[in-house]
Amino acid sequence: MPADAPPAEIETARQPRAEARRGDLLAAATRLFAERGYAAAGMDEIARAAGTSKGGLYFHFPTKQALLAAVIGRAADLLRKRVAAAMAAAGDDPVARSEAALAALFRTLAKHRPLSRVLAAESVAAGPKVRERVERIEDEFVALIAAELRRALDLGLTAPLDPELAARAWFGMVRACISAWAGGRIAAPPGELEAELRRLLIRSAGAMPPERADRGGDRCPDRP
Amino acid sequence: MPADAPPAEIETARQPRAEARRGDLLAAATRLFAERGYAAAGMDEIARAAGTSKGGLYFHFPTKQALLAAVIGRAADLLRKRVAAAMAAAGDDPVARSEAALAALFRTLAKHRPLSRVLAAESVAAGPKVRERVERIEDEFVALIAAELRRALDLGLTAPLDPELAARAWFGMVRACISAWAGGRIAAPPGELEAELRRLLIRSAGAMPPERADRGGDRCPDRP
DNA sequence: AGCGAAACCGACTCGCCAGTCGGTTTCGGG
DNA sequence: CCCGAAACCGACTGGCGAGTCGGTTTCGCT
Repeated sequence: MPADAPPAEIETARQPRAEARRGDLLAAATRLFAERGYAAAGMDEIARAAGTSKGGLYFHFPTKQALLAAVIGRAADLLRKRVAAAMAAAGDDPVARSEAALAALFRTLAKHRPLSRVLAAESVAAGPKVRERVERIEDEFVALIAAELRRALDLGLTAPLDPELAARAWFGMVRACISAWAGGRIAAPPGELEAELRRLLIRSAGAMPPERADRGGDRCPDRP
Repeated sequence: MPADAPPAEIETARQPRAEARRGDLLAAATRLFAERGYAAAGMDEIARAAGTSKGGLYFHFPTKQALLAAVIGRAADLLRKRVAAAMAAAGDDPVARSEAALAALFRTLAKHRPLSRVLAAESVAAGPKVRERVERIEDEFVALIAAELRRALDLGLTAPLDPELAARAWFGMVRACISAWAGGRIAAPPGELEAELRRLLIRSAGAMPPERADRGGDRCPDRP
């Protein structure tokens, strides 16, 4: 599914210091967009926070939207990488792969609160162009999971369900919990949160984690 | 839980025409905030869309934020009403009540796409004040559901779970599906969507819908 | 060394839009 | 019918912040 996704990031040849600045700028932008919101964060402020000036900022990014787009693109790359790795490490079982993908998503977002805030919310404030881009990214991951769910369904590992919808719903669960947690509205430590969330996900699919597939006792076979 | 919520809306005595205008303004604002985004929608534009003028608009709402706050407040009132009615109609069973609450949420949001867009996204663009307000509203509904889930848990009607977290996750599922649907990214008609979502919700709690509690066949008892 | 390009600086411009204000219309009550 | 307040109008302003631009510094290369 991430086949037609843009080739990560077009990295033109740049001097190393420029590359570093670019990174600082992206980091500062991420933080400030998350803290103040897209509209309220000024270009001057961002430049200052990155230890440079407005001119320097505009050397790297032609417009404010482009800056946000770059922030988002970078985030997407990070998520893609982590999720792909987690899925690869999870082996062949589609349920395990879905679980791993969601867990990777969860962990990555949890480790980068500001980033998840930008993805979840600020992206919308920057006009339809950026919103669509974020939606595309979300769709990409949903499709990734939906594919695994479909396989699981065909193998009879889950209750009958609509893979697309279930994937979307799962994504929504993760997102909601992350953002509530990032906003300090959930007390539990991320570890417990993840475990509990995992249980909810698995149960909602009517599947059981493959590691315990042989154990009786909390079986939940909707299909024989 | 909605005990300490502000008394719905302070309705000062107003002439009827003014009341109507106010309604038109809120409707126009809701639509434009949803279409263009909070930042991009101009006060002049909103006034025009409501068939009045900037001055007229400012007679009713002192600032742009206040306008958005009113939109949100109205939405919250609507949701509260619908959810309360649905829960009351669902009887005593806590699982049925949770289900009903979520379904009412779903249906109400589905019937008012622009509104759900404003709640989901635009609210963040208007500064921390409004964001917190929306978070409060969300928390209110989450708490409502969490309370039912807790009762259900105590009655042994669900698998062991953290009611707070599960309620939050459920809310996230509904929200994600609604917004994907509102954005045209899910094809299924709302009816099917709702039914499928309902199955996911119920299964995730390890409960079964009370109506079918006696039927075998799609049993999913995580507890004996 | 020294040249040219990449990287960076920050004062300035300029359009936009929330909010203001003096004036006008509408309407209920006397 | 008349008065006063509520409701409404729309030209104007004030500030803010994205984007520009002429100039300066840094650095790779020969």
